[in-house]
Amino acid sequence: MAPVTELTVGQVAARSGVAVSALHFYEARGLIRSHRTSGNQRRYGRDVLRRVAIIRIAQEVGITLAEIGVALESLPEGRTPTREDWNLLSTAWRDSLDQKISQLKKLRDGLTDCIGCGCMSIDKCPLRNKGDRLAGEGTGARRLLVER
Amino acid sequence: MAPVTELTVGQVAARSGVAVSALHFYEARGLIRSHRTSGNQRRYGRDVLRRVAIIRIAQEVGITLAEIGVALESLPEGRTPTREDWNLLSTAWRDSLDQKISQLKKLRDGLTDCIGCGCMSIDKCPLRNKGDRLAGEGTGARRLLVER
DNA sequence: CTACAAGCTCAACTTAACTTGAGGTCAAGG
DNA sequence: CCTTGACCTCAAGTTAAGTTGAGCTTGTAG
Repeated sequence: MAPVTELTVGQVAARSGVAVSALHFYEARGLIRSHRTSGNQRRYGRDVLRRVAIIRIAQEVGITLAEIGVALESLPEGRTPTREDWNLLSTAWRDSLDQKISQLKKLRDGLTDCIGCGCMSIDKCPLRNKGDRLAGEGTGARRLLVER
Repeated sequence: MAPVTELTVGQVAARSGVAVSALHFYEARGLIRSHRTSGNQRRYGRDVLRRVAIIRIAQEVGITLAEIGVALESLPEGRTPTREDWNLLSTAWRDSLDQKISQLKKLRDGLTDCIGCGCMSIDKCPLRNKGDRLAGEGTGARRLLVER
Protein backbone atom coordinates (compact mmCIF):
# COMPACT_ATOMS: atom_id res chain seq x y z
CA MET A 1 0.00 0.00 0.00
CA ALA A 2 1.09 3.49 -0.72
CA PRO A 3 1.73 5.77 2.25
CA VAL A 4 -1.22 7.67 3.59
CA THR A 5 0.34 11.05 3.05
CA GLU A 6 0.95 10.92 -0.69
CA LEU A 7 -1.32 9.84 -3.48
CA THR A 8 -0.59 8.71 -7.02
CA VAL A 9 -2.69 9.99 -9.88
CA GLY A 10 -4.43 6.65 -10.06
CA GLN A 11 -5.31 6.74 -6.40
CA VAL A 12 -6.68 10.24 -6.69
CA ALA A 13 -8.68 9.14 -9.70
CA ALA A 14 -10.12 6.18 -7.82
CA ARG A 15 -10.95 8.16 -4.73
CA SER A 16 -12.35 11.20 -6.45
CA GLY A 17 -14.13 9.43 -9.27
CA VAL A 18 -12.36 11.59 -11.82
CA ALA A 19 -10.44 10.15 -14.77
CA VAL A 20 -6.67 10.33 -14.77
CA SER A 21 -6.79 12.34 -17.96
CA ALA A 22 -9.06 14.84 -16.27
CA LEU A 23 -6.63 15.18 -13.40
CA HIS A 24 -3.84 15.86 -15.87
CA PHE A 25 -6.11 18.40 -17.46
CA TYR A 26 -6.93 20.13 -14.18
CA GLU A 27 -3.27 20.29 -13.38
CA ALA A 28 -2.46 21.81 -16.75
CA ARG A 29 -5.14 24.41 -16.03
CA GLY A 30 -3.58 25.12 -12.67
CA LEU A 31 -6.56 23.93 -10.66
CA ILE A 32 -4.57 21.33 -8.77
CA ARG A 33 -0.87 20.84 -8.14
CA SER A 34 1.47 17.95 -7.68
CA HIS A 35 5.12 17.31 -7.24
CA ARG A 36 7.10 14.66 -9.04
CA THR A 37 9.00 11.62 -7.88
CA SER A 38 12.51 10.97 -9.09
CA GLY A 39 10.86 8.86 -11.78
CA ASN A 40 8.76 11.84 -12.95
CA GLN A 41 5.51 10.53 -11.56
CA ARG A 42 2.96 12.79 -9.95
CA ARG A 43 2.36 12.72 -6.24
CA TYR A 44 -0.49 14.59 -4.65
CA GLY A 45 -1.07 15.87 -1.17
CA ARG A 46 -4.32 14.90 0.41
CA ASP A 47 -5.78 18.35 -0.04
CA VAL A 48 -6.13 17.53 -3.73
CA LEU A 49 -9.13 15.35 -2.89
CA ARG A 50 -10.92 18.28 -1.38
CA ARG A 51 -9.98 20.49 -4.27
CA VAL A 52 -11.23 17.96 -6.80
CA ALA A 53 -14.43 17.54 -4.83
CA ILE A 54 -15.00 21.28 -4.95
CA ILE A 55 -14.23 21.34 -8.67
CA ARG A 56 -16.69 18.59 -9.50
CA ILE A 57 -19.48 19.86 -7.34
CA ALA A 58 -19.08 23.34 -8.72
CA GLN A 59 -19.14 22.00 -12.26
CA GLU A 60 -22.27 20.04 -11.56
CA VAL A 61 -24.11 23.25 -11.02
CA GLY A 62 -22.73 24.98 -14.05
CA ILE A 63 -19.73 26.88 -12.77
CA THR A 64 -16.97 26.88 -15.37
CA LEU A 65 -13.44 25.72 -14.74
CA ALA A 66 -12.27 29.25 -15.35
CA GLU A 67 -14.43 30.56 -12.54
CA ILE A 68 -13.40 27.71 -10.30
CA GLY A 69 -9.78 28.42 -11.09
CA VAL A 70 -10.13 32.04 -10.11
CA ALA A 71 -11.69 31.06 -6.83
CA LEU A 72 -9.09 28.39 -6.14
CA GLU A 73 -6.31 30.86 -6.82
CA SER A 74 -7.14 32.54 -3.57
CA LEU A 75 -5.96 29.41 -1.81
CA PRO A 76 -2.30 29.36 -0.80
CA GLU A 77 0.25 27.47 -2.85
CA GLY A 78 2.55 25.92 -0.36
CA ARG A 79 0.92 25.97 3.00
CA THR A 80 -2.22 24.58 4.47
CA PRO A 81 -5.16 26.92 3.97
CA THR A 82 -5.87 28.97 7.03
CA ARG A 83 -9.24 30.02 8.27
CA GLU A 84 -8.70 33.33 6.57
CA ASP A 85 -7.98 31.70 3.21
CA TRP A 86 -11.14 29.67 3.37
CA ASN A 87 -13.06 32.66 4.44
CA LEU A 88 -12.01 34.53 1.33
CA LEU A 89 -12.76 31.64 -1.00
CA SER A 90 -16.06 30.85 0.59
CA THR A 91 -17.38 34.36 0.74
CA ALA A 92 -16.24 34.95 -2.80
CA TRP A 93 -18.36 32.04 -3.85
CA ARG A 94 -21.21 32.17 -1.45
CA ASP A 95 -22.82 35.19 -3.02
CA SER A 96 -22.87 33.66 -6.46
CA LEU A 97 -23.91 30.33 -5.01
CA ASP A 98 -26.79 31.87 -3.14
CA GLN A 99 -27.75 33.71 -6.27
CA LYS A 100 -27.62 30.55 -8.31
CA ILE A 101 -29.72 28.73 -5.76
CA SER A 102 -32.36 31.39 -5.84
CA GLN A 103 -32.33 31.32 -9.64
CA LEU A 104 -32.89 27.61 -9.64
CA LYS A 105 -35.68 27.92 -7.13
CA LYS A 106 -37.17 30.62 -9.25
CA LEU A 107 -37.13 28.38 -12.27
CA ARG A 108 -38.53 25.47 -10.35
CA ASP A 109 -41.23 27.56 -8.75
CA GLY A 110 -41.38 29.84 -11.74
CA LEU A 111 -42.71 27.12 -13.90
CA THR A 112 -45.51 26.80 -11.44
CA ASP A 113 -45.87 30.54 -11.41
CA CYS A 114 -46.02 30.59 -15.15
CA ILE A 115 -48.89 28.16 -14.98
CA GLY A 116 -50.58 30.72 -12.85
CA CYS A 117 -49.64 33.82 -14.75
CA GLY A 118 -49.96 32.21 -18.14
CA CYS A 119 -47.00 34.20 -19.36
CA MET A 120 -49.12 35.92 -21.94
CA SER A 121 -46.45 38.54 -22.29
CA ILE A 122 -42.87 37.39 -22.36
CA ASP A 123 -41.79 40.80 -21.18
CA LYS A 124 -43.79 40.44 -18.02
CA CYS A 125 -42.52 36.99 -17.16
CA PRO A 126 -40.49 37.34 -13.98
CA LEU A 127 -38.14 34.63 -15.16
CA ARG A 128 -37.11 36.33 -18.34
CA ASN A 129 -34.20 38.73 -18.53
CA LYS A 130 -32.96 37.41 -15.27
CA GLY A 131 -29.52 36.52 -16.51
CA ASP A 132 -28.95 38.20 -19.80
CA ARG A 133 -25.31 38.73 -18.98
CA LEU A 134 -24.42 35.72 -21.09
CA ALA A 135 -25.96 37.22 -24.17
CA GLY A 136 -23.35 39.92 -24.52
CA GLU A 137 -19.94 38.35 -24.51
CA GLY A 138 -17.72 36.15 -26.49
CA THR A 139 -18.08 33.63 -29.23
CA GLY A 140 -18.60 29.94 -29.26
CA ALA A 141 -20.10 27.91 -26.52
CA ARG A 142 -20.86 29.86 -23.40
CA ARG A 143 -21.78 26.96 -21.31
CA LEU A 144 -20.82 23.39 -21.31
CA LEU A 145 -22.89 20.63 -19.98
CA VAL A 146 -21.83 18.99 -16.84
CA GLU A 147 -24.25 16.13 -16.88
CA ARG A 148 -22.85 12.81 -15.89
CA MET B 1 -44.67 47.23 -37.82
CA ALA B 2 -45.36 43.68 -38.71
CA PRO B 3 -48.67 42.14 -37.72
CA VAL B 4 -48.91 40.83 -34.20
CA THR B 5 -49.60 37.31 -35.30
CA GLU B 6 -46.48 36.53 -37.29
CA LEU B 7 -42.86 37.27 -36.53
CA THR B 8 -39.73 37.31 -38.68
CA VAL B 9 -36.45 35.88 -37.38
CA GLY B 10 -35.14 39.36 -36.84
CA GLN B 11 -38.14 40.26 -34.74
CA VAL B 12 -37.89 37.12 -32.70
CA ALA B 13 -34.19 37.78 -32.22
CA ALA B 14 -34.84 41.32 -31.08
CA ARG B 15 -37.63 40.39 -28.72
CA SER B 16 -35.99 37.33 -27.23
CA GLY B 17 -32.45 38.65 -27.12
CA VAL B 18 -31.20 35.61 -28.99
CA ALA B 19 -29.08 35.87 -32.13
CA VAL B 20 -30.61 35.01 -35.48
CA SER B 21 -28.00 32.33 -35.94
CA ALA B 22 -29.02 30.79 -32.63
CA LEU B 23 -32.66 30.73 -33.74
CA HIS B 24 -31.64 28.95 -36.92
CA PHE B 25 -29.71 26.56 -34.75
CA TYR B 26 -32.62 25.90 -32.42
CA GLU B 27 -34.83 25.26 -35.38
CA ALA B 28 -32.36 22.82 -36.87
CA ARG B 29 -32.35 21.03 -33.51
CA GLY B 30 -36.14 20.89 -33.56
CA LEU B 31 -36.58 23.11 -30.52
CA ILE B 32 -38.64 25.68 -32.36
CA ARG B 33 -40.48 25.66 -35.62
CA SER B 34 -41.49 28.04 -38.34
CA HIS B 35 -43.25 28.06 -41.65
CA ARG B 36 -41.98 29.77 -44.76
CA THR B 37 -43.28 32.60 -46.87
CA SER B 38 -43.46 32.28 -50.64
CA GLY B 39 -40.04 33.90 -50.63
CA ASN B 40 -38.65 31.17 -48.37
CA GLN B 41 -38.40 33.35 -45.30
CA ARG B 42 -39.19 32.08 -41.83
CA ARG B 43 -42.30 33.20 -40.03
CA TYR B 44 -42.89 32.37 -36.41
CA GLY B 45 -46.02 32.15 -34.33
CA ARG B 46 -46.01 33.99 -31.05
CA ASP B 47 -45.56 30.81 -29.07
CA VAL B 48 -41.96 30.81 -30.24
CA LEU B 49 -41.20 33.65 -27.86
CA ARG B 50 -42.24 31.63 -24.92
CA ARG B 51 -40.39 28.60 -26.16
CA VAL B 52 -37.23 30.60 -26.60
CA ALA B 53 -37.68 32.08 -23.15
CA ILE B 54 -37.93 28.61 -21.69
CA ILE B 55 -34.87 27.49 -23.61
CA ARG B 56 -32.75 30.37 -22.34
CA ILE B 57 -33.92 30.17 -18.77
CA ALA B 58 -33.32 26.45 -18.66
CA GLN B 59 -29.87 26.91 -20.13
CA GLU B 60 -29.10 29.48 -17.47
CA VAL B 61 -29.25 26.79 -14.89
CA GLY B 62 -27.33 24.22 -16.85
CA ILE B 63 -29.99 22.17 -18.57
CA THR B 64 -28.74 21.01 -21.96
CA LEU B 65 -30.49 21.65 -25.25
CA ALA B 66 -31.03 17.91 -25.56
CA GLU B 67 -32.91 17.81 -22.28
CA ILE B 68 -34.81 20.92 -23.16
CA GLY B 69 -35.72 19.40 -26.48
CA VAL B 70 -37.14 16.33 -24.81
CA ALA B 71 -39.17 18.48 -22.46
CA LEU B 72 -40.40 20.74 -25.23
CA GLU B 73 -41.62 17.78 -27.19
CA SER B 74 -44.38 17.53 -24.66
CA LEU B 75 -45.50 21.01 -25.63
CA PRO B 76 -48.01 21.38 -28.43
CA GLU B 77 -46.96 22.55 -31.85
CA GLY B 78 -48.18 25.85 -33.07
CA ARG B 79 -50.21 27.05 -30.14
CA THR B 80 -49.24 28.75 -26.95
CA PRO B 81 -48.82 26.27 -24.11
CA THR B 82 -51.74 25.89 -21.79
CA ARG B 83 -51.74 25.49 -18.07
CA GLU B 84 -51.75 21.76 -18.51
CA ASP B 85 -48.76 21.84 -20.84
CA TRP B 86 -46.83 23.87 -18.31
CA ASN B 87 -47.72 21.46 -15.61
CA LEU B 88 -46.18 18.60 -17.53
CA LEU B 89 -43.02 20.49 -18.31
CA SER B 90 -42.69 21.73 -14.80
CA THR B 91 -42.94 18.35 -13.18
CA ALA B 92 -40.60 16.87 -15.75
CA TRP B 93 -37.89 19.29 -14.68
CA ARG B 94 -38.61 19.56 -11.03
CA ASP B 95 -36.56 16.56 -10.01
CA SER B 96 -33.44 17.66 -11.80
CA LEU B 97 -33.89 21.20 -10.54
CA ASP B 98 -34.28 20.02 -6.99
CA GLN B 99 -31.18 17.95 -7.40
CA LYS B 100 -29.16 20.86 -8.66
CA ILE B 101 -30.41 23.00 -5.81
CA SER B 102 -29.32 20.45 -3.26
CA GLN B 103 -25.92 20.22 -4.88
CA LEU B 104 -25.50 23.94 -4.74
CA LYS B 105 -26.42 23.96 -1.10
CA LYS B 106 -23.97 21.16 -0.49
CA LEU B 107 -21.20 23.20 -2.01
CA ARG B 108 -22.17 26.38 -0.24
CA ASP B 109 -22.59 24.69 3.12
CA GLY B 110 -19.42 22.72 2.65
CA LEU B 111 -17.48 25.89 2.29
CA THR B 112 -19.30 27.45 5.18
CA ASP B 113 -18.47 24.45 7.31
CA CYS B 114 -14.86 24.78 6.33
CA ILE B 115 -14.90 28.31 7.63
CA GLY B 116 -16.31 26.98 10.83
CA CYS B 117 -13.69 24.33 11.26
CA GLY B 118 -11.02 26.56 9.83
CA CYS B 119 -9.64 23.53 8.08
CA MET B 120 -6.68 23.68 10.40
CA SER B 121 -6.76 19.95 10.42
CA ILE B 122 -7.43 18.31 7.14
CA ASP B 123 -8.99 15.35 8.90
CA LYS B 124 -11.59 17.57 10.48
CA CYS B 125 -12.74 19.17 7.27
CA PRO B 126 -16.29 17.93 6.69
CA LEU B 127 -15.96 18.31 2.96
CA ARG B 128 -12.85 16.20 2.78
CA ASN B 129 -14.16 13.67 5.24
CA LYS B 130 -17.29 13.24 3.26
CA GLY B 131 -15.44 12.47 0.07
CA ASP B 132 -12.92 10.32 1.82
CA ARG B 133 -15.46 8.25 3.63
CA LEU B 134 -17.36 7.64 0.46
CA ALA B 135 -14.21 6.71 -1.39
CA GLY B 136 -13.05 4.34 1.28
CA GLU B 137 -16.51 2.92 1.61
CA GLY B 138 -16.39 0.41 -0.99
CA THR B 139 -16.71 -0.12 -4.60
CA GLY B 140 -14.76 2.17 -6.77
CA ALA B 141 -15.56 5.71 -7.51
CA ARG B 142 -18.15 7.12 -5.25
CA ARG B 143 -18.26 10.84 -5.23
CA LEU B 144 -19.62 13.62 -3.19
CA LEU B 145 -21.94 14.40 -6.01
CA VAL B 146 -25.43 13.14 -5.87
CA GLU B 147 -25.83 10.05 -7.93
CA ARG B 148 -28.14 10.27 -10.86
C1' DC C 1 14.78 -10.55 -13.64
C1' DT C 2 11.12 -10.25 -16.33
C1' DA C 3 6.19 -9.33 -17.23
C1' DC C 4 3.01 -6.01 -17.20
C1' DA C 5 0.29 -2.60 -14.88
C1' DA C 6 0.54 2.12 -14.14
C1' DG C 7 2.69 6.60 -15.47
C1' DC C 8 4.40 10.13 -18.72
C1' DT C 9 4.02 13.47 -22.90
C1' DC C 10 2.00 15.35 -26.77
C1' DA C 11 -1.06 15.65 -30.49
C1' DA C 12 -5.34 14.86 -32.36
C1' DC C 13 -10.14 13.89 -31.84
C1' DT C 14 -14.92 14.77 -29.62
C1' DT C 15 -19.31 17.14 -28.24
C1' DA C 16 -22.26 21.10 -27.37
C1' DA C 17 -23.70 25.24 -28.68
C1' DC C 18 -23.07 28.54 -31.30
C1' DT C 19 -20.75 32.23 -34.56
C1' DT C 20 -18.69 33.73 -38.82
C1' DG C 21 -18.26 34.01 -43.62
C1' DA C 22 -19.12 33.31 -48.45
C1' DG C 23 -22.24 33.58 -51.91
C1' DG C 24 -26.95 34.32 -53.33
C1' DT C 25 -32.23 35.89 -52.83
C1' DC C 26 -36.12 39.01 -51.65
C1' DA C 27 -38.70 43.43 -50.45
C1' DA C 28 -39.16 48.25 -49.96
C1' DG C 29 -37.62 53.09 -50.49
C1' DG C 30 -35.79 56.64 -53.55
C1' DC D 1 -34.33 50.47 -61.89
C1' DC D 2 -31.17 50.38 -58.25
C1' DT D 3 -29.55 50.06 -53.83
C1' DT D 4 -29.82 48.58 -49.16
C1' DG D 5 -30.90 45.70 -45.58
C1' DA D 6 -32.96 41.65 -43.91
C1' DC D 7 -33.04 36.64 -45.23
C1' DC D 8 -31.42 32.23 -46.98
C1' DT D 9 -28.07 27.99 -47.08
C1' DC D 10 -24.11 25.55 -46.08
C1' DA D 11 -19.46 25.01 -44.57
C1' DA D 12 -16.04 25.95 -41.50
C1' DG D 13 -14.35 28.04 -37.14
C1' DT D 14 -14.48 28.51 -31.94
C1' DT D 15 -14.56 27.36 -26.97
C1' DA D 16 -14.77 24.35 -22.99
C1' DA D 17 -13.71 20.33 -21.05
C1' DG D 18 -12.08 16.44 -21.66
C1' DT D 19 -10.86 11.68 -24.06
C1' DT D 20 -8.11 8.66 -26.96
C1' DG D 21 -4.03 6.84 -28.84
C1' DA D 22 0.81 6.28 -29.87
C1' DG D 23 5.15 5.64 -28.21
C1' DC D 24 8.09 5.44 -24.25
C1' DT D 25 9.40 4.97 -19.04
C1' DT D 26 8.71 3.30 -14.18
C1' DG D 27 7.61 0.31 -10.51
C1' DT D 28 6.42 -4.00 -8.59
C1' DA D 29 4.69 -8.92 -8.08
C1' DG D 30 5.97 -13.38 -8.98
